[in-house]
Amino acid sequence: MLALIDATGMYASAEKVFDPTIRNKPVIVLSNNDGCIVAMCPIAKRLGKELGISKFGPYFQVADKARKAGFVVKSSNYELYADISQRMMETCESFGETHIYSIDECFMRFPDEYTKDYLEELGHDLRKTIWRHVRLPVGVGFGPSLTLAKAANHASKKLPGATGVALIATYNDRKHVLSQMACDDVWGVGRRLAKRLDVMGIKNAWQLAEQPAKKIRKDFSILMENTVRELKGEAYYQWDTVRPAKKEIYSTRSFGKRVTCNIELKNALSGHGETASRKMREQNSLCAGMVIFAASSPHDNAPYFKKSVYHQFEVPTCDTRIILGAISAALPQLYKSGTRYYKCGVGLVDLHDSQYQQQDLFAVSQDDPSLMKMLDSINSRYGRHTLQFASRGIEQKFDMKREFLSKRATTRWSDIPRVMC
DNA sequence: TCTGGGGTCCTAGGACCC
DNA sequence: TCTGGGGTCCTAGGACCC
Repeated sequence: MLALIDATGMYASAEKVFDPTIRNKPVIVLSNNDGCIVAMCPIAKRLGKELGISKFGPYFQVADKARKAGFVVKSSNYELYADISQRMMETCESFGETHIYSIDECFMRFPDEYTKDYLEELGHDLRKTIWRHVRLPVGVGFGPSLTLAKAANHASKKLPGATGVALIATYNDRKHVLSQMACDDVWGVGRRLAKRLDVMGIKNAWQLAEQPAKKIRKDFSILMENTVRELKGEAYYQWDTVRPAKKEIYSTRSFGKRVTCNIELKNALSGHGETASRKMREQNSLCAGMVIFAASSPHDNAPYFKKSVYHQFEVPTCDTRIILGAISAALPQLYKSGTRYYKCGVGLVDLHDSQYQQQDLFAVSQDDPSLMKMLDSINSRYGRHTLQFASRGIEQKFDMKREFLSKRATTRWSDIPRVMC
């Protein structure tokens, strides 16, 4: 039996952990550069529904409304969320085998001998313990496949009479939960696909689960086919304590303010090149191709500009120097004087295992693995920017706009909460 | 004053090669 | 006289997730 434990409105709930004064207020958290709303606590969700404030909407459009309604607004405080997340995951680990899926979700696996009643009790125990240890509200869902565990998790919060714990063990459980679940609430089905399903007469998750998998593959894609199999109770997605290696690694970001200068564009792209290479080395991969792109904003009052360049490496590489060299070479194709750049990024694609052998006998790798290893170990020990490449620029100009940042209560001595006596 | 996230995987289609 | 395949690489964009 598999389970999914996830925090409710993770970022917003995490903001409340060290600040009990906002615990009973509607809290929302903004994305990088304070652009969009990315998290809402349950109180904010309820209130937001009446006011038309919802997740992923641009913040500036609702800022006035939110202020008047007494919303507490926070910028993303990733340092804090990462620590809160770690505490949550550690608590889960004390209950059994875990697989961390994202910052606020973890899958767990329990022996088949556990009875329904016992699992249910265990779920409540998990919730209580996480609240006691971390002050984070979570939902717990059990199911025979990852997708069904997700569905049960959804039911644990959304179904009438929900208690924070739900279980799909029998055919009837499955039917009960899925028939009350919209297609776009199924893991892997978004708004667009749900619309197409609707046209075909498939109105809820139970009807989707009843479709022949082969037919769904023909009408949609292999991903949808997998989803249908999982909904039927076949554990199609494997339990993986080790994350499968990524096939592509991107680093992209919008600028705090528009960029018009080619040096700044180069600095930003180089920074992305560094970040993506570091992540690639973390998973022991080499890349054979790279996508470099830069774009203006589609919302600006000017012709939209977007350009991407594909670079193929002679020999697959994981050496930051080679990657930055290719970025420099691509710059003239990306930079157009007068363009107000809004966003740029680098993607390392066509990733291979580091053992990957090159077919071309005449091309020799220029990588210096020991140099990269040294670089990574120094930066890992002393902080990410201890050693960096000059092409990224000397000043750190691309700091995010974070106007509503809370204290870094877990990562800065000066921000540690004080208890007044 | 100005403001619209970031990451990954998949697929359709065009260009090109033999 | 008229017609014609299959593979690879790249681009662009769709779709999903959190």
